[in-house]
Amino acid sequence: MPIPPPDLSRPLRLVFMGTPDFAVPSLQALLTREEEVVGVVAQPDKPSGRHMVLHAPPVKKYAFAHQVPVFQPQKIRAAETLAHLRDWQPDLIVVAAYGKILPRPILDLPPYGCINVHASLLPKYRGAAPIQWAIARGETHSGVTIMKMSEQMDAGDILVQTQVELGDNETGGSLHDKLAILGAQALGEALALFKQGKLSASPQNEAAASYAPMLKKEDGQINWTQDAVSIEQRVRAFYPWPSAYTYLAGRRLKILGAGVGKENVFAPSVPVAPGSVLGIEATHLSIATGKDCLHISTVQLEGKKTLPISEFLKGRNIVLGLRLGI
RNA sequence: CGCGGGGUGGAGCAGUCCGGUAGCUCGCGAGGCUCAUAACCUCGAGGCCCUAGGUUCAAAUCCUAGCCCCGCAA
Repeated sequence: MPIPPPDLSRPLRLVFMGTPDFAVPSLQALLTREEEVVGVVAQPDKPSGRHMVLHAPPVKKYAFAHQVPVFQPQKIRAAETLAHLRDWQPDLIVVAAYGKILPRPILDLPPYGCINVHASLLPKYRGAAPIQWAIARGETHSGVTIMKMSEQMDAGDILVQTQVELGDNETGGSLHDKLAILGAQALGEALALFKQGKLSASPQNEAAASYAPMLKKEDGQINWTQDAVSIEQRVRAFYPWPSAYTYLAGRRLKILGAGVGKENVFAPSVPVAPGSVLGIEATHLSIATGKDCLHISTVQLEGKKTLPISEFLKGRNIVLGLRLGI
């Protein structure tokens, strides 16, 4: 259904809520428009990095650099948080990867509600890690959706949606960067349409909804009984974080680059345990899986640097038949 | 002081516990073999063993301090 345009006699008062890198281009897009960004909400600084030093989230840094007031509530549901937002008197709140579920009072606060930038083609891949799961599950397309926020996670009416084709070498990192930009563009488009009175909202098809749960590090552990195609998809999806990994003699080995080998290098009559080294080549290590084999091309052993397999093999005694994953 | 691994010719590693001529797999150079080769053989060059102190007749190795790289965790 069409959404009536706002009062055009003044710029919109906007509050932006976001935390990580993904949200930065969207904030940037808002700042380059004529609207007035009266405040930015980001998650609190957290200890991170190798020495657990307190670090500001990227959105906070960006907002600081552009002289926009930043608010970092400890509790999104606290009364003071709502009061603070109310003081800013936003016409509309724009959310991009903020990282917390917004409670009803906040959703109802701005006259025009809250809109969200989501990195999937909703209703598919609702949830925290839509970018990575789209690749891990072998989708041919992904995209971004600008939606009106509702209490149910990522279930609000769709305002603008942009699709993108996934490349054969698409990784979680590359798609993240693309969709961050695309999301910012779609956001700008949505705002422009809104001001022209041409924005319309269409409900999501609940029957087609699917979910992309938050990534856990264990999601990266390779199950060698899976088929090589699926494993390769995970290698790409989880690059650069949390990375697909296996074990080499008890030490964690990240698989950062791989391909699928269709060759049948062993006799079908001789069963080879998934995870076994089937071939040692100049450009890759061929590993048995549930179906076909995985050609590992780039690895990183825990504590060591990322290396192409050719370099990795020079200092190590990798033999045919060696089992990975144990 | 969050936990842990590491810095050794151009690359990747061993040697460090138990001080005593610095080694392996490659790469590089020259030559040979071959119809041919990212194949094979021979020879060769290339190292302030991260830095600064200390211990010792003697330190890559032991002690102290520092710098840098990386994994976990977040």
